[in-house]
Amino acid sequence: MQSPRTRIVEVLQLQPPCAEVRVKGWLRTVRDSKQVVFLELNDGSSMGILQVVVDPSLPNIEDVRRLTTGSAVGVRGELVPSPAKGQTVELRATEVEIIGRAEADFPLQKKRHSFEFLRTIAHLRNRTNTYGAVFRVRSKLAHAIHCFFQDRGFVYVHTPIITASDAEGAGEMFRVTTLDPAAPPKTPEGRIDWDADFFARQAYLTVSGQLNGETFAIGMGDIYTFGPTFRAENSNTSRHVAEFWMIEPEMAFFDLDDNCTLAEAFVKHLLRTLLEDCAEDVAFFDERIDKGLTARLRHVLESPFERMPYAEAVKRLEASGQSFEYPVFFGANLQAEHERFLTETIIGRPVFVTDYPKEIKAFYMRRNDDGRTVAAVDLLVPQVGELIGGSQREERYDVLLQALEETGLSPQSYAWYLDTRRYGTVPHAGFGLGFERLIMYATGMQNIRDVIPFPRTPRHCEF
RNA sequence: UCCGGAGUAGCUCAGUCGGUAGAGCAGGCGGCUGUUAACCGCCGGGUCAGGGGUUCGAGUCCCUUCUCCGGAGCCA
Repeated sequence: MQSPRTRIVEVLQLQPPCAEVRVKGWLRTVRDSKQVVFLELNDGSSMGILQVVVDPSLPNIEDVRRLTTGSAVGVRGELVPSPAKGQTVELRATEVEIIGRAEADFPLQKKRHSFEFLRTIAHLRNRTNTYGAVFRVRSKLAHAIHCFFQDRGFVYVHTPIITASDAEGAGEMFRVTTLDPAAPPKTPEGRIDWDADFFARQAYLTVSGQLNGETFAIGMGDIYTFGPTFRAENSNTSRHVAEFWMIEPEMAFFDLDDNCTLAEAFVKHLLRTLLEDCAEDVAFFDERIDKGLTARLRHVLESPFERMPYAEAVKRLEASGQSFEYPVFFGANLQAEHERFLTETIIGRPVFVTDYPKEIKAFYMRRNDDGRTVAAVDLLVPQVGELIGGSQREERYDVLLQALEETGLSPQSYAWYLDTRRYGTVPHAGFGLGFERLIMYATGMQNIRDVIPFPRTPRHCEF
């Protein structure tokens, strides 16, 4: 059994003096002189660094002197008030155990590295202040998401990662197969014989758990999914990865209005948790990554979210006199520049844009009585643009079937989905939130590759 | 995928007019100091992204390939 340790985040809360404190962690730096050696220790439990003071009388002092940045050590000693500036307490070591020395070519230095470089050492970058903070925030927010839904009686549904549905137009899919790519079995006509594949049909990684989620909402009431999602798009941007996490709640007996109300409460719950439980990390982001972050998050937390139909949003954008790279008109997809101008300049706070033209939205969204729009909603927030996309779902069998056919999808493939509209269909609605986009918003980090531990992007699947 | 920018030591970068490859940090050795991005001295460290071309001579100019970054599209 290993000797016990106290996490540094807790040690820094203690009132010195405290005898027999034991910590373990990794060295950020070593400063040595004849009379005394200083170690700075971090263990990932917080941003905090514990200064360890080592007296030359320790038996292994020569080895301690030669410790390198990145080395793992355990220290036993007395926590005392620090006589010098820079820290309030320090650990006077009575024993320093060298657990794992970092070799001389340890790539992290006591200076600023580019995020670009740190991405190439994703297995080590969690030892830096920024990434440590990012992944602590990520963990807290994941927990907060579960708390929000569980507290409201939602059921957490594990929707499948492997799927046979040919998407809903949500992008390119990764194929899942056990066939030998060099010599796949062929049909008499010379095509690949998918009947011989593992699932006896073509299979893919999921692009969304929504359709499966809907079937559970129609039966279990309020549900949510929270899991990985895959897109094989050749997207090379700071906002796209091939593997990411999504949260998709789905609520029975809900309309678009109810959907917005829940989404607003959801976002505010997450921001409140962030500001309360990750105060130190948020302060770091505010100071080092994105000045004004805290104020922006507080502003959103305290503002009632606006609700506005797409038609009105288009009118307001047209009337603004602002010139855009892409023109605004009814029927056009709102571009990122439009979304941001709307929420930042015209409204000045988050806004739900609702009721989009049916041509630019997915087949499962509920047709409005006007015949030309669907009950869709996007939540736009300052600085980021779209954070949430959702809709009231089409619960009428005939209308859904027609929408499916108009989209060119085969009703046979969606027979199970259509069934829910034949057996006790109900009005229902839901939305999707990209977890990494949320973390970017919460931390001010500009690149999605820096908020997921091991990002998968085109040509990148290391680690 | 399209447009733009970039690629020089382990990292961050400089490199003039085309003329023997540089600094800081990191590493090793030594010194010094209750230090704190510690400091001082010495030392090791390079396929200048790859290939081709122009030239007496290319990190530098030209062509090309690759990679990365940013923006766009797609979207979350």
